[in-house]
Amino acid sequence: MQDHIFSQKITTWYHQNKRNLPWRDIHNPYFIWLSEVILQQTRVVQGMPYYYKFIEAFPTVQDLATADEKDVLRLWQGLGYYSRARNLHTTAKMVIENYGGEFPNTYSELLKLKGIGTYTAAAIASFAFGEKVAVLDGNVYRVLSRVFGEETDIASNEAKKVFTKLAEAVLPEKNIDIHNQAIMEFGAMQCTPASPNCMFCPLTFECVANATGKVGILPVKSKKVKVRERFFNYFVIEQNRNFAMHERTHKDVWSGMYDFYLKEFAENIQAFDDIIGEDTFLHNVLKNSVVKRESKTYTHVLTHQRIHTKFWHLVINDDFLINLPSDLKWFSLDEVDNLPKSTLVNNYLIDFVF
DNA sequence: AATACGGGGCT
DNA sequence: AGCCCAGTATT
Repeated sequence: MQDHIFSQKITTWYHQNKRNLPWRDIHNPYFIWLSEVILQQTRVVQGMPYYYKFIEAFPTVQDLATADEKDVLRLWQGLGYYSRARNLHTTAKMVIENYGGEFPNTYSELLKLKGIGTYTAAAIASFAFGEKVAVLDGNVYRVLSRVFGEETDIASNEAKKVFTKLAEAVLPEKNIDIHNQAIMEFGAMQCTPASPNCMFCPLTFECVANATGKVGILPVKSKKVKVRERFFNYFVIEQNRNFAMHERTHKDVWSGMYDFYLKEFAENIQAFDDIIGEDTFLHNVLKNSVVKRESKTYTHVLTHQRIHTKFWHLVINDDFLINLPSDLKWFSLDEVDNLPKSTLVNNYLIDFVF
């Protein structure tokens, strides 16, 4: 197949089948950047409400740059991969401070910004500025591997070179933005991972995978993540309707988000005494409080971890003066609501507190 | 070159 | 239960 035929057919399909998405057919690099970061490893339906929340809360890159990181994280709450939100904030400040508030307008310059990798740089450069650069995301990998019968393992390092070359080869001379949008939309809607619509496909006769019966095995992707089991015991410490919360700062999941006093174990410890152990703070709390609730076990599933969590809700007697460890602070219910929290912590709050 | 990083939805 | 999603940063 001639390369321009591919682009032509994909583009025609796109004009007939594309979804109407709010970040399409615009050229504001700030909005495009926002949408692309939100959509990294995230489905359109999941990201859509966040896109609207963000452009309303932060209509310009200046608004985002001057916001508190906590508020940015709070708005991102529930979307996952929170480093995206922290990097978003960092980059907004960089755009203001180092680029005079104007978004960089080339692929290579965009690549220097935090949270902008090869895909996102290509997306912004082509969508906002019409630069001739090919996007390469999960959709593009899938479409190209099937159409051209490319069997290189897309999880391998070599794949990035191989597929970039393919993606560049099919790039047309003009309307790069449309072409890039088209190939991704084609992957998302037509050439889907499971049960693609090969019966009604504009590339039926050109597609190598279709001809060789390999649609089901392409793209080839190795590598399965090994999942770590973790066991959390959260102590929800309450007094006079204030809650003791802790900001996660270490190199672990949910960095920058808030949670409760935590005792973690590598295995499932059942006995309450073993959970408490020698913790003098907890002993002090327990002597002067009532255990309001022992929750069910929440099993929170992440890509690399399964976190089995029990919440122990302790209410300290009103008049008891307690000294909190330095990493714990009191927050009213309203303040707790406004803190960025993991979905795990938020689920408990929704179930029993809010 | 490998691994960590979320959460949700589909099969 | 396994796979994937408009990937990036870090080791």
